[in-house]
Amino acid sequence: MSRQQQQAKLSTSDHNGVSVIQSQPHASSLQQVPQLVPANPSAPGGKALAPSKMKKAQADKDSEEYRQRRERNNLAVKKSRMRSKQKAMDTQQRVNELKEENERLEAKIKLLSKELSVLKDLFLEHAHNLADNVQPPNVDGTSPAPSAPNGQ
Amino acid sequence: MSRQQQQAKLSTSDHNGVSVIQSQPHASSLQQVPQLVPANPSAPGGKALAPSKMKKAQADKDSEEYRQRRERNNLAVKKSRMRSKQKAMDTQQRVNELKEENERLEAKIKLLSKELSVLKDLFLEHAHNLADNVQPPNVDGTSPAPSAPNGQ
DNA sequence: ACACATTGCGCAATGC
DNA sequence: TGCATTGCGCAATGTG
Repeated sequence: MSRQQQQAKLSTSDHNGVSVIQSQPHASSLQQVPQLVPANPSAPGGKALAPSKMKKAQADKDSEEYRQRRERNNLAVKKSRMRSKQKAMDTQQRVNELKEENERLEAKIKLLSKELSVLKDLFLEHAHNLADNVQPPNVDGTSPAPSAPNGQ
Repeated sequence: MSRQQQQAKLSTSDHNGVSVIQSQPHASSLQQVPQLVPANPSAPGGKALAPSKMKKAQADKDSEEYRQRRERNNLAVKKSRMRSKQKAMDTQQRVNELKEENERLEAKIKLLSKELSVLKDLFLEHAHNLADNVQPPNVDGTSPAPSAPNGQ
């Protein structure tokens, strides 16, 4: 009762025709309607084909069945799109998280590298000292000079 | 020229479909009230009902101007959506890249840590040797260093 | 046969 | 004034 008023005369979903046509207005397509198959639930008995022409199309849209399906689909579409958006946001979030983690790792690497280089230096120094000490333990009596007392 | 032929009778975008929504009385879902404004500046007071005022609306949609605008917008929409999708894909790609980089960094950290621990162990060992004895044989691979200054 | 999920598309409102 | 975005419904198609 309601939809009829709304769609009755100015409805007939322009989809098929229009969309396609508009996409290629310059094309020489004289395509026909995709011939919807809205199913006829009105009679459980079955009448399946013989769609004389689009006269029933209207009835289809008025059908309670049809409206019900549309509404359900609209809902599903909404849901799907919501998810899609959510997913996109999550992905973006993930990027941010990964970026942060990367920075942390990078910092850690820097730290470890530094630590390592310090230790290596100590080793080198020690080695030198050993060498120097062994050869000339004491040249003039002074102590070996503790060099490289650096670190944290 | 072409659109009219296509839409002439079976078009009139049911968009007003929106109105369908609004009027959806029974429906238990979707209430929202978009309160559409059919952009019909020429007719004041609105024509919520009155099936006779439908001619102007039709004229509007048949207008060349209108069709032109629609076509432009459809194009823009397409473009925008394409970009949006592309962006989403890029973001996903970014996630993958960051993940990879992350793994690399993690591996590097592992390596550095190991290296560091080895060096530290050496240090400890050396320290022990120093404490326990005077000059241990060879802890770090370097020459034993003659430890007996006892002369001949 | 069937219900929900996805996707492409056009319309209109709104942002800029 | 015009393109860009966005929410929305329709229909085709995918999936179980």
